[in-house]
Amino acid sequence: MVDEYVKLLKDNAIKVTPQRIEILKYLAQHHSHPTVEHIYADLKTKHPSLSKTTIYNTLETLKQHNLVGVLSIAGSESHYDLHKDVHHHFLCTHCGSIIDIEMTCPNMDKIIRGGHHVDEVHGYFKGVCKTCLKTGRTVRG
Amino acid sequence: MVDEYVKLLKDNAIKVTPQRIEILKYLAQHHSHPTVEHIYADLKTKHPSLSKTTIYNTLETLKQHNLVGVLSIAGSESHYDLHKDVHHHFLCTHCGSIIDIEMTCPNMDKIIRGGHHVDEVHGYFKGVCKTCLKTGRTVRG
DNA sequence: GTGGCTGCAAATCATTTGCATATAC
DNA sequence: GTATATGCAAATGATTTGCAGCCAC
Repeated sequence: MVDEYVKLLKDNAIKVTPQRIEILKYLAQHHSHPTVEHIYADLKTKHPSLSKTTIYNTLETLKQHNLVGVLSIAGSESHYDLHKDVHHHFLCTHCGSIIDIEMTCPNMDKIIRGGHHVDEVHGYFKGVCKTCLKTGRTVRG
Repeated sequence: MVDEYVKLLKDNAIKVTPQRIEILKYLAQHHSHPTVEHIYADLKTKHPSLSKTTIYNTLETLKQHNLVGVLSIAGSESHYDLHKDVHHHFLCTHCGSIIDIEMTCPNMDKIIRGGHHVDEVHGYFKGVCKTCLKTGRTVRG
């Protein structure tokens, strides 16, 4: 199972280290769009020597290889997710969860027609999610 | 000309102060999506006693009354603009300018159909703007 | 008059940087 | 063996907070 991450790193000419494997595995198993703090808190127990600096470094490296995406949708912290396909995000201002939104926008090419070269597209939506509307829960789930 | 801003503040039951008028006027005259730093630097010369705290407070107040929009598109600083109509933004990673994008997305209601309640929509696009593509300029304009 | 506003200084918090040690290849 | 990664501590930079004096109403 670790082989998968080793391969991903090698394919991208990124040196394989235990820390990078752990972080990659964490991202693959948690689709909650974690922050550095989340990753650190969760991995710290099993890997006490892991530092936040390494998490920052690793995420930056993965980002540059287009393996992870960075979200600036909530507050002052960056959220991360494994880059599979392009998708957008909904932030519930009630429970704080970030939900993936699969959506394409056919008008997008207007921008390209406007003459700009587009590298990244981020669709951020904010409101109250379906679950909160129904249950009125206030704790992140 | 100041009357316009006084009216806007009064209409929203916001106390009228010289600082608020100045900041509002600044936003009306500068569509460059300024940061707090930009506003501070530009207004400081004419109004030396103005503090960043007041700019933060004022922008927060205006935001709560839906008079300004906040952008988290570039780096670690927030950018602000007067809230006229809903529009999106393009960040040129070459010259750093933020360009308004007028665009509607007909698929948007998919999210609402998904059951979420949407309050805010932010479309962030990043790439190289038309001008930079043509001239290869590197300085913000 | 009084509650809200201003502005200074200090605090906070995410992120970055410098650097000595450790490790992948 | 060497270039790169790790991790600690200190630095940075945007934003927030505490608070005393001031001003709009």
